[in-house]
Amino acid sequence: MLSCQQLQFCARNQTPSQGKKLHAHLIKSGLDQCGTLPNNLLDMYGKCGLIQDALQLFDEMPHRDLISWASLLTAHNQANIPHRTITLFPKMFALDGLKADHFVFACLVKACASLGALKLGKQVHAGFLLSLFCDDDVVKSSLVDMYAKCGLPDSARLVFDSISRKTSVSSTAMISGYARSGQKSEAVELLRGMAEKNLFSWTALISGLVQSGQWIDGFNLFIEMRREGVDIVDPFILSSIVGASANLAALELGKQIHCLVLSLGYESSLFVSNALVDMYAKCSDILAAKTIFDTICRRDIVSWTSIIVGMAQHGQANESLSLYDEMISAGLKPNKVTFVGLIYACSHVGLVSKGRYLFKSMVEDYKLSPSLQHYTCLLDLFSRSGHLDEAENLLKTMPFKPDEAAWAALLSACKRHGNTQMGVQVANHLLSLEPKDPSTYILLSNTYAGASMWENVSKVRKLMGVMEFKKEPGYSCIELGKESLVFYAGETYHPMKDEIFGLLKELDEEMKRRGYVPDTSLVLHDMEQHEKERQLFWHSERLAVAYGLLKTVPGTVIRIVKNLRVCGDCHAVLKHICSIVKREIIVRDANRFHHFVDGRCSCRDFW
DNA sequence: TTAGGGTTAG
Repeated sequence: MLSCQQLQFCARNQTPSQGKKLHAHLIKSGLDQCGTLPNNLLDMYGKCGLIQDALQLFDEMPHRDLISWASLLTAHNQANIPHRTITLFPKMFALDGLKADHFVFACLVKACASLGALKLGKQVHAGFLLSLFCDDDVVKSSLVDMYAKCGLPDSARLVFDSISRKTSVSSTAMISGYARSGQKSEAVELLRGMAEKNLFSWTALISGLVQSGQWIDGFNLFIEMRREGVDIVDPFILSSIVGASANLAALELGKQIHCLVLSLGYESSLFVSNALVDMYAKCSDILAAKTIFDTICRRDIVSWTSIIVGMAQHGQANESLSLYDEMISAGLKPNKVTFVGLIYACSHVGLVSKGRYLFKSMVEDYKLSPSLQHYTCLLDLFSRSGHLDEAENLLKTMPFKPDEAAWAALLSACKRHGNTQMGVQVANHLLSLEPKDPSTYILLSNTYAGASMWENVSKVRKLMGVMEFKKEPGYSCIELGKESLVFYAGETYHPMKDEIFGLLKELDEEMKRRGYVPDTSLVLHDMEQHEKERQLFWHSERLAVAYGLLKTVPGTVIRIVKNLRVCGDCHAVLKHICSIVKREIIVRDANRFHHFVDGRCSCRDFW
């Protein structure tokens, strides 16, 4: 006969077969004759993720106590079905006349935290305060986590302050709450005050900062953690820090972290390799992303979605769509994110019916309800391919209120496909929405100019003047080995200014010989023509490209990261430059990737 | 028996 210790061994090693034998034996000899063993067995089933076996045993038990119920509820939390934990709980009183103890409270709070169910969580909190267990620190600790996960760090703090003996667990939950809601200094202060900082607390801090977009802070703290000599004994923090390099589009940094992953031996962690696929795609090295993807043994939906979306963003739509077919053949079920990538891919190559089919398939075959992003992608698909009536119809009938970007996409399509009448209607509507994006104003001005509506043109131009003050300064970043350089728009003061100017001038002359005419309609200022051209000449992406051409080995790819969208004139210029210098130039702008090769761009001039 | 940290879109 197995002992309680042996069952614990089964649970720890995820080897339930011995336990199952015991189950059979217990049924034979009568479950009421076995003391606490049925509860131990229940616990083991839960820890091994065998929820059906746990439920079966539970139903067979003639005497169920608080421990049986706590074990069963915990098993549901562990099996990642917290909604079942919640629905099961009322049966505790209904079937066995039992009320929640501190173990059950902790379990319910955890379920609410996983579900992000704040209202329910507050009810459980109230029940806990009115119970005999209202001083229990473990339940309080789980409440801190619940409020933190629901985005209420102040509520979490109130509970945290009421804990009499704070542990690293409660502090970590609080740190995570602060960091995820962007309260860096509070999170850091708490971590520094901890008697025993461990990998968990560092991970909570750094991952939280990365999630709230404070990537550089996340990196600096990671460096501090390494300096303190904290052992990285599991890969959690690595997937976060890989994610930070992805968001910074910092390829060299990402490569260094990849090396660290390899040296620590975590390359086979699925979370880490998925993050690496995304990182290489976001850092514009889609080939490296595909290489990592190919080495993953057990790909999950995140691995497939990352590469599908990556390929789509890099303009490799057909590759993206065939990866989807492969994924379905491999037996995986797509999720909402997968479909964003797929419809995006279709819009890149004008596969209208395929995109329509995928949208329908998402709803009908996979029962996924489309979000605003799915509608935006579909709208983009219709607009790009000139199905303007369908685009307008979608915009008016979709169950979301279309935003400025959605209306602007339609307007841009009207202009591109020469539909002035619809263009003016859309422009009038867009203007009434008081748009925020400067490029919307350019679009509006051009539309009214195309329709000879000069009064409206001057009205838009006036508004543009006001907008100019609010515009975020444009900059482009280029990485060359360990050096990373940022160029702002306007004349540069870089020590290599003269060389940069000389090269751009030379390229400008060659471009003009090839038929390039500067498109000054994109310059917002009211100034002379030659001054407008001068403005364009000093756009940050051109400075960065010129610097890249001067400093890199011929034949290598030039990678630029830009904070704003590439302007139409620079887009035309970069197409010329890549063909003149015979180099591939990859620009990641605020919206998408542009691969400039042989005088063409992967975005097919629509962005 | 109960509590803390990780990946994918825009």
